[in-house]
Amino acid sequence: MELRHLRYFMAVADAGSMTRAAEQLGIQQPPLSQQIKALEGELKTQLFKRVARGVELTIAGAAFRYDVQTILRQVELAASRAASIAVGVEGSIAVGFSTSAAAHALVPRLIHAFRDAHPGVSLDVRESNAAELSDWVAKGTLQAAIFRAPVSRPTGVAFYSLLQEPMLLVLPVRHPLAAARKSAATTISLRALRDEGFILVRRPGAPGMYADFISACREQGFTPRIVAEVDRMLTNICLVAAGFGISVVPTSMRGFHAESVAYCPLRNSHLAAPMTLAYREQETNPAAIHFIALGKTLAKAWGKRAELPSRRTTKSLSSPRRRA
Amino acid sequence: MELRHLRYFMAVADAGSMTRAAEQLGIQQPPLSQQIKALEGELKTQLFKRVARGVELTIAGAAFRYDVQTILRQVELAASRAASIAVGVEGSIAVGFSTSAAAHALVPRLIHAFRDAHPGVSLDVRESNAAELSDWVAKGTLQAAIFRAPVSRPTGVAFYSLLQEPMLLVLPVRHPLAAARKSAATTISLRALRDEGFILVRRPGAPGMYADFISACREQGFTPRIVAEVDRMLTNICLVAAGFGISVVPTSMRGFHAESVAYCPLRNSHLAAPMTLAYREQETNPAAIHFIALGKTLAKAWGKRAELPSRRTTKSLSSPRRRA
DNA sequence: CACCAGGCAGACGTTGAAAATATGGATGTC
DNA sequence: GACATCCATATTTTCAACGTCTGCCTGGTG
Repeated sequence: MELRHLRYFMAVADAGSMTRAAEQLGIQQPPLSQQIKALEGELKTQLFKRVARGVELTIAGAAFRYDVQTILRQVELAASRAASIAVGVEGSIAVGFSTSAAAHALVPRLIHAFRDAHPGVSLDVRESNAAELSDWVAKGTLQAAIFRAPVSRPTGVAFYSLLQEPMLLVLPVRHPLAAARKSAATTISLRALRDEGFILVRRPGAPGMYADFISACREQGFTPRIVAEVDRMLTNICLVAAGFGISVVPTSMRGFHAESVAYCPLRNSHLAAPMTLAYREQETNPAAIHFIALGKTLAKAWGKRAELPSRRTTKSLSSPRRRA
Repeated sequence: MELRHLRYFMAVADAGSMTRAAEQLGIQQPPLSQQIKALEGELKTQLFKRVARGVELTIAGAAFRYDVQTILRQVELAASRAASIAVGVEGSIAVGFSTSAAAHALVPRLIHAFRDAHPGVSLDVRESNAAELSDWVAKGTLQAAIFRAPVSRPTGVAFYSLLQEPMLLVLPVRHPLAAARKSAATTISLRALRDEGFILVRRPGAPGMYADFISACREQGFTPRIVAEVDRMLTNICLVAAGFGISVVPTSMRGFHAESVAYCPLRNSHLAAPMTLAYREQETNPAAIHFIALGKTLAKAWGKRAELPSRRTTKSLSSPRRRA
């Protein structure tokens, strides 16, 4: 059986006549009769009653007609779906973010922009740490991930630096430096912090941006005293709020516990936190490729925006809609 | 596009190689390559990536493969349905059951009752998991399906809760609690299980009734220790029989491995397993409508029976005959 | 009753597409 | 670097779908 048989069958069933169906199909009547007969032979079932003025569906033919109609529709659907997946209009991808990367306004902006551009693509969003995210990207569980600094380098995974974001000092609100800064609105120099106790985010196997911090202190002639090591940046800020010590975090973390901690710029500091996009070099999923490209594009535009003199916290866009 | 293209496509996708697929199809490799290429040309879509050792499906190809599989199945079904109607059968429906639902005595009872009431209707019975069954119902491959808890909610598919069935504790026969219970014939409280290791059925995307179990434990003041996660309830019981741990299962599962495990009621437990009937809201097939109505009716009668004070295992009816 | 019109089926030659054969090129393996 | 594997291309062959012609059946009409 071939789809041709089914298409011919539908034409005859609709026309009620071999001759007229043949006209509509653009073929002659005898070959159409042949094909219908062949179909009936293969099914071992009479589909049409031959009557004086044309043909009529038998009971079996009527049931078959119903089934064939849905089959032909599904064939159309399958074809168009494959095509739209290939160009990335449809499909599904899973992407992941680390908690601290998700705090950056670029992330909701990216998700929102992607959903606008590709409403047909189902987007699964997850949150984890950089190590697990890299692993998932390498495995293909995720098509893309955004986190701060890479902690491992699985083969086949590309790491693209989206942007660098200045680090801010985090102080308890009651800290003398915070009070001083509030009145004077000045920046604070690293050197002023030589006697403070620091809280750092521990990164097993990846020194990351906190190695930068320690070497920056050394350049200023002191080694920072570390009073606590934590796993996550949010824990970090919690401990500062609790008065355990002080710390530095990426700018976009400002806003957390704003009532109990103060975020202050550092003077003459090159300390920066990266945002890194991870994806498979060999990625073939068109929707994923679009997502990656969109991420890079938005990050470039973001860089331009950040160069403006008066930078304000970017308003988060309307909450992303989820699909069923 | 012809069915030949789809059949060839499936063969190549399954074999992962043009050459081997051609062998299985009984043709040579070049015409197969041609046909695949023609198909890709018509869809304007690459379906396979040509790699060193054969071919691999692209994302679009994988989606297409899924669709084609159901299409080819529907073609078979339409052909056999037309043939069976022609030999005097009034109609035909296909229904599906999950393995654990099929263990419930309602299922053979329903099949038997339907066959009695509609001897002329050809009844095709299949078995699969809840996700696939729901999918098939949505697609129209099945007219009805019965499983435990829904795992997805395709549009146009109605889910009707037939009944709730109490859960039983499953213990290895040599387990101390099983021995105690045998002599005293008492129930066991959840709290007594706080130090046990549990085997749970994992449900991707659907917490289902096992989330209920975990929260019931939490209400009793402990978090169950999970020693294994399995895909199917039968595996579950096998592991209990093997001494891996203990578990809870719907009442109707009792009888499996009765020589090596003991099934005990839980004291003061609201834990219940549902039986869910899925069907298309817009169903037009009269035989299917009768089947659905009969299922609901029987389930209501079943509820009454279950309310009787002394509930015994329901005798399974005579084994269902299968038709071609 | 003869005649005609409409429509399906069979016979037979024609043609186009699918299959077979032969071969080339790319890639990975020993 | 020789070899094996596998897909793609070129060319011929084959077969089935198609077109043409014709016959037969049915129902309507003078």
